[in-house]
Amino acid sequence: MSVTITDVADAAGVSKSTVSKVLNHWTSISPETARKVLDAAERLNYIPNSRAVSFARQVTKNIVYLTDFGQGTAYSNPHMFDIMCGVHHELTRSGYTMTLVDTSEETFPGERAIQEIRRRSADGLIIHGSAVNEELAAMILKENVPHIIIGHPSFDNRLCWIDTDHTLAGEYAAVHMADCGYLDVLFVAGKRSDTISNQRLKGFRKKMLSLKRYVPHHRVGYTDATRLGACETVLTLLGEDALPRPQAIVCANSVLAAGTVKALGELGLSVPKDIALLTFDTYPCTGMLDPVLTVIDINVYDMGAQAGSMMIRKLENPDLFVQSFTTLPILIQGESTVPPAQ
Amino acid sequence: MSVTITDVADAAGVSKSTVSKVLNHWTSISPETARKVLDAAERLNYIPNSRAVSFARQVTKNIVYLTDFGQGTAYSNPHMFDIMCGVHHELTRSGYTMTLVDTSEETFPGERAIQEIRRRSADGLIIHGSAVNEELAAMILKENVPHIIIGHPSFDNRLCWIDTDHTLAGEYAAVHMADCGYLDVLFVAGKRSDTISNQRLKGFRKKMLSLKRYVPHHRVGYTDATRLGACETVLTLLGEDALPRPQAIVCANSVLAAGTVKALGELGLSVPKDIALLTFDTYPCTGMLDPVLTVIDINVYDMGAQAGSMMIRKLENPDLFVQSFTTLPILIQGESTVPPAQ
DNA sequence: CTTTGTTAGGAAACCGCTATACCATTATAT
DNA sequence: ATATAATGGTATAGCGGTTTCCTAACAAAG
Repeated sequence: MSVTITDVADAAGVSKSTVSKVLNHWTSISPETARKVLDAAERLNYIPNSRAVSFARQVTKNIVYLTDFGQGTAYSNPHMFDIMCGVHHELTRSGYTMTLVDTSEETFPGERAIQEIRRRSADGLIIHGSAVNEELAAMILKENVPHIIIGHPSFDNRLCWIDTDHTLAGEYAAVHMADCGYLDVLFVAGKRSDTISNQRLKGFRKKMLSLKRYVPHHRVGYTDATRLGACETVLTLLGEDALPRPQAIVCANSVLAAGTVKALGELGLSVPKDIALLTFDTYPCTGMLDPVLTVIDINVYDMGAQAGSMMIRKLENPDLFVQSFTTLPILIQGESTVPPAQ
Repeated sequence: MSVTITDVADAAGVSKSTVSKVLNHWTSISPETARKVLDAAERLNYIPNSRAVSFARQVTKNIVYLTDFGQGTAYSNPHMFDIMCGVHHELTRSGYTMTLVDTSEETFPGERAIQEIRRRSADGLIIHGSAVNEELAAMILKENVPHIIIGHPSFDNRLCWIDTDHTLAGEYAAVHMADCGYLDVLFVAGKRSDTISNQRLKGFRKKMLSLKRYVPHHRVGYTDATRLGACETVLTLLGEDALPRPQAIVCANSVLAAGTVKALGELGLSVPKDIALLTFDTYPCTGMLDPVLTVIDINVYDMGAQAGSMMIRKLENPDLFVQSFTTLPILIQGESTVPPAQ
């Protein structure tokens, strides 16, 4: 059996209360008694039972992290893990505990979430990814649970969230292109208009415009959001005929970039000599392709960490309402664009 | 405040004990009383406080998962997340809870692990990755903690572990090559001999031999375990001169494969027409390269799940001693080798 | 020398739930 | 009819801590 506070008390020849006081508040304790208790605790290798503590104190310092693991989703979304690590690190640092709840097999993640919160008397809820839907939102708001959602939920503006600003990332792309002296740029984006990919396009367009580089209609390639879709689109747009070849391509995400690389290979175009290439998000692949791709990335670990510390601030100050694009994009220079001459 | 068992008891007009019985054992309870209790519980939306329950029952059903997150390591090791998901899923399925402990900032992970186990009165310990070292091993054995290590620890054979058999994966590679009719194969491996990479080489060699395809010394390229190292090695080995070009290359891991792809590109060799390529582990990149690489992979999610269920079996049967290569390699056919004609 | 204040430490209630012991009933066996 | 057993339910003692309240003991003040 493990050693309890009573064992320590007996060993030190004092009462439980005294041990507890020494180990916590230090109110009205003589140095000698403290010594005795500390010695006994040390000797017995006493570790307080955290369940008993949180039970007695009626606080849990526990946060439920709700996400949709899928079945081994790192391949499809390597960000999930990094974000989770960031959250976990920050929570742990402040003495909180994190309980993972996977919603991938839940029909009603909201119900499940509330249930977990209540069951564990958790202090709050951090949600990431596809776990968030209308049902969940309704539950959260109804039960008034302190929460932070990682990723901007579009369907309810009473929710608290943080996210990265994909539009801003798009602007960064425009700036980098302009800096590098690429005036005529093709943007490859997915067809659906409600995607991250298109927020990037929006930002790119806006910034290009303000830089007096209007992006004409024929310099945006809308494609199936697959590698082969992008490949085909690029082959068509840069094929034999018509338009002069752009100086550079911006791909709205890594998958499209992979397809674009394939297409450029087939066209016999060398990157960045014949044509430059910029994309978003560091996937393991972007550093392993030849050439290594230049990307506009975000520090997702940091985003998770921010969500964690935001949660803690919210618990200290329940009225705190958070909706912000906290995480800034960063440029990671690779070999696929020529960096601007200093 | 949240609703307690006393509230339910009051509402149903019975004692706490009765409520507890109805909600758990159902021993000696009349149908009418059960109804009353169930109704009250339903009406009040009662959810038992899990901390109180596990405290009273003196069981935790909690497993500590010890790993080294690093700072956002999915990029360097996308397997970590999948393994963790597998473990989590399996534990959750059996009503266990998983507590994440990150050792990346610990000097003595062993001490930390034991502390966490004791603090949370956890039932067992699952360890993955670089978190495991001699100090940790010593602690585990000393304290006799039920444990499963994911990954074969070489320094102590009293530990319980499961792993995938990299040697076997190497054999699979040999078989696939032989099946495809590639007789003359170059193996690109890292220089250090104690690595996974070299277990794969070992298995490859052994199987090739048994297939009567001796791998001569000059058909193994030992390289720096980096992309550029592999690139250089391959350039040298396939460069202008001397030896006839092999029909195929096996790379001991994805990083080496990326370097090899780069080298082949520079040499103007087309894959798989001029030369075939096979590697290990599905990284996001292997599917995004051109051509999509054929790989020998393992289902790491499944490996995690096995670790989880093994843990549970161990708790039911403390004498269970586990050391086994549970997870089988699988071939994922890509475009970089020509599949064997049926 | 009493009164008051301060300090060190202990007794006991409590957190929410489980589980055992126990007490009425009522049914069954002798 | 009495002994015995089963049934349905309650009272209560923990689980391992924290915390409030209380009591000595001693010091300072009047």
